[in-house]
Amino acid sequence: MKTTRLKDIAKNLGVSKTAVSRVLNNLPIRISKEKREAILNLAKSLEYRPNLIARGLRNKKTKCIGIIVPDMSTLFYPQLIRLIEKQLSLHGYRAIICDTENELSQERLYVEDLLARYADGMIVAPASGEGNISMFENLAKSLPIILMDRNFPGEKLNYVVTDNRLASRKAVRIIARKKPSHLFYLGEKKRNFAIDERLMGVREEASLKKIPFTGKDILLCDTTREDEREKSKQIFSRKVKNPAIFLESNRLLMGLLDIAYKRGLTIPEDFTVIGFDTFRPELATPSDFNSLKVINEPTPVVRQPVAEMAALVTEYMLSPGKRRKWRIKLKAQIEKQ
Amino acid sequence: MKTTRLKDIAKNLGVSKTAVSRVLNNLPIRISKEKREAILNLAKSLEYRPNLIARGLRNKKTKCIGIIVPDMSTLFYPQLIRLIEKQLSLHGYRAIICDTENELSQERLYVEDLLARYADGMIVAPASGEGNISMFENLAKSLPIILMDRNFPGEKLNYVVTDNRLASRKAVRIIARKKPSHLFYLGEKKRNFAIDERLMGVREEASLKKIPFTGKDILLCDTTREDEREKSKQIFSRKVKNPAIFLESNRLLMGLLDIAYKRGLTIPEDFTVIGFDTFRPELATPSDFNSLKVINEPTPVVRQPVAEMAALVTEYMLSPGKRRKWRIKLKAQIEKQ
DNA sequence: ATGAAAGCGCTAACAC
DNA sequence: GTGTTAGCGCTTTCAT
Repeated sequence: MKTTRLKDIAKNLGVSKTAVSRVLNNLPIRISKEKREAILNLAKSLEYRPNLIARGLRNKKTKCIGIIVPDMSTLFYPQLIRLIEKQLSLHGYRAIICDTENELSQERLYVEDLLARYADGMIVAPASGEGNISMFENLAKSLPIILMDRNFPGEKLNYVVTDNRLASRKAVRIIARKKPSHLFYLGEKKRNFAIDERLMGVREEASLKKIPFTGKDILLCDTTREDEREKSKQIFSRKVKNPAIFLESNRLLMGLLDIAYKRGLTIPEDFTVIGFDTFRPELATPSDFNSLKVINEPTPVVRQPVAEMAALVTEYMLSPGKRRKWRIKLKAQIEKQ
Repeated sequence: MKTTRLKDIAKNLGVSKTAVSRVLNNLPIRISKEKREAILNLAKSLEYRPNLIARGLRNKKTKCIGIIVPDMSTLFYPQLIRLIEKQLSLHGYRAIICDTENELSQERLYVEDLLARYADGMIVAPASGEGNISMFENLAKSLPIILMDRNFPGEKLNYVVTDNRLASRKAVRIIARKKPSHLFYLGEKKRNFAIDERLMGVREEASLKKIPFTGKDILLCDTTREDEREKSKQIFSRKVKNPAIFLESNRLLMGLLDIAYKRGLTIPEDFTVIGFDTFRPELATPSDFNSLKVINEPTPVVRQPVAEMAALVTEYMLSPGKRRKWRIKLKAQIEKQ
């Protein structure tokens, strides 16, 4: 199956490659109507398909955007990716997807490779840690880069994120209505600026609402189920009556519920919970069934504005005047009953 | 930020581009040790990064694989994509992701574009319908193509899928233990071969187990929540006592539970359910809370072997002797309490 | 052992 | 209006 090239059409019609190229690219160059149509027709009948690699080499534009995320196994990022990809594809861009597993080293490799492929830009939810900040800052000088979901301290890079601090404050305000005697914060050991802001918001609002909450009430776990469960145990072992538990991410929910179930504790009778929106895929499959029994009342959830985030990120990426500032914090909704 | 090219290194060292290329690509060409090292060093200090576009143009190999799926908003496909991408990236390949929204026309556009970009292969969970079969069959003659999750009737194309028929039969066998008086099948109007096989399996096993199940008991809905709920209503309106409901995909579960809740029906007291593994992301958020109360007992779930599927698909894609047959049906597990 | 030169398919500057 | 030509950065004969 030989592919047709510009040259073939040109030769076939006795015109120059240039002419063909100009017609096919709809350039505002006047050309005799007959030739134009002949070219168009032949291109169609020969099923001409421009070689995007050649074009890319020539133009230094590939119509490829790299999307870098820390974890595709959540619900949150695929959602984001899907919306972004759809928007990009409408404009002839393809998305190259890169799952860093939240590892800085992998992130660096992906970035390197995207550069080698001359991706036209990168949309990135960066891996936790500060190691790659300057890399991105340098990149941004020569390439459109926009952060999503997770930004960095400082304001050098463009981003679209949830206003995490505000969202957490709202969440604590909601949970405060239950008059908890104590607050616990269950999070991940691996930190990043965005989730630190969650913690900060919790601190602020807990203090405002006079809910007892100190450093000892912050439990950070390794990214393993065992440790998640272990830290959950530690919370309940404190024997605080009627505690509220803030989950930095709902990923942590199932482990917590499991432990609660084993101890015969229920929501809202014995404790309450609020968390950010991503949660375990396995949720509500038979294996988690018992844990679910712990919940006797809908638990509120911080729902991040995924659609807006995706839209704003792609808008930035596709808008010609990309260089302007684009630092956006979106408001989250607290979804409850 | 000028990027270094082969030429720069060559000129700088007074050697030829050829030499540099050969050293940097580790070709088995003998070259004096000093030159080799000089080249390697300079390349490193100049942060030489091969232009993959240029290389692609020359080699007609881009180290890009297209991954085409019908729906990224499920849990199933992102899982698959993530595992595949990780494997591909280990071998220097990047994944271009394409969400067709289960539309044949979009699928065609994506395929066209991937061809124009000289993707080295395509891994595809095809959109429902038979319209693009011959396109893929033709493609497969000149490009490694492998289907995943959904295959086509006939055996012209390579694939890795769940043995859907067998899985459904197993599922019905499980549900038969509950001695249902009747069986219903809740599925989607938009059909494809893979899910037709599910229906076929259900038919066979129902007949074997003598569970009443006829054409009228098959309800197929549009891909809208309203219609999903509508069809669920129709099932309960039949007033069959103790029915079993087979869900072609667990996407359909939440609508069903919602209707059941409103009618005061519960599992296992009033009906039973079994379904394939993907389910609504919203599951178990506050808005679905009431629906969840319908379930008083773990419902069995057909769990597809995602990891194996991903592994086998990439193995095919990356193995040099790709041309051999690769028609694999994997066994699913029924996961129950 | 090393290099010169051609060429992948396209676009754009510069003629005419 | 139309064509000629150069060149994007790389790999690969084919000489030497």
